[in-house]
Amino acid sequence: MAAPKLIKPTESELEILQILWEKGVATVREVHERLAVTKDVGYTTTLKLMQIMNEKGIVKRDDSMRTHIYQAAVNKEKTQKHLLNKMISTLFGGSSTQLVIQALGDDNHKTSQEEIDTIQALLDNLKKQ
Amino acid sequence: MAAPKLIKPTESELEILQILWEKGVATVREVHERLAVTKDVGYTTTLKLMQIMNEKGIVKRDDSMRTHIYQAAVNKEKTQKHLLNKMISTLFGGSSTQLVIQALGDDNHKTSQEEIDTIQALLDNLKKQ
DNA sequence: ATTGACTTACGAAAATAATCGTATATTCGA
DNA sequence: TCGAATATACGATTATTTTCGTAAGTCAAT
Repeated sequence: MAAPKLIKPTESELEILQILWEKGVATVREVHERLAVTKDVGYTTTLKLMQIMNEKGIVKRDDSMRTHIYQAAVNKEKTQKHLLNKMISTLFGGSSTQLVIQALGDDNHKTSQEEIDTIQALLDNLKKQ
Repeated sequence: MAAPKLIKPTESELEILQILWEKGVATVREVHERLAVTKDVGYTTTLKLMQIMNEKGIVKRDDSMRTHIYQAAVNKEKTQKHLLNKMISTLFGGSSTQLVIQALGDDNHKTSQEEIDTIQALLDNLKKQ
């Protein structure tokens, strides 16, 4: 089979990917304005990052117009799963349960009633199999 | 209250931390030989990394003897939690539930009955609060 | 005492990531 | 038409991380 493409976005690239995943498509300015809410960074920095991501194949762009339109070129769930599995094996001794316990048992983070229900439903489903 | 210490080990530092967490204490050579199993890296590289980690306060060492003895200076669970939270925010839009769903709903990984029970008990506990 | 195997210290190169300034082109109102 | 606003391209700098060569000290066996 073909070699699976290595997905290893940097921290900054992940921030951009998140925005693209949510918006579907976006211009550099749109991405940048979103980033600027929580981060103090120049416009050309965002531009450059997205250009690099394009070269790497992490994003695609339509440059048929003056203002380019970007979209993610890597699948969100695949990328999440890939990085999650890496973390599970390198930080949690391969036990996803340990990771889940850490994620849910976080004192700082309040897991809402609704979220708990969602997860319980998921677990019930797993049990039935 | 005092500012909480920022724990941000690099990728290489994490590899070393894992070994120290598991072994409790270790010499540079012991850590290096473990790393060398999966990684092609020079001895002085490992040494330097551990020296830097010592400067950063990530590890402690007993240098009263010629061969220094190292141990982790950061708590394993705290570090896991910290990195997990980072991942939740940069990869799962801040939703730990999404992360849990990905972790549990992994086709490749079989979550055992026992693990499911463990998590359900945890959720029940959360509900009661 | 000499040698060889180990050890740490340390500087600095190499690799990677992030940042931004400047140039240049395009668009759109006034 | 002119100029301000806005766009991309791209080189270059800065910061961070990883890597390793070399020096110098220690130790043990001969």
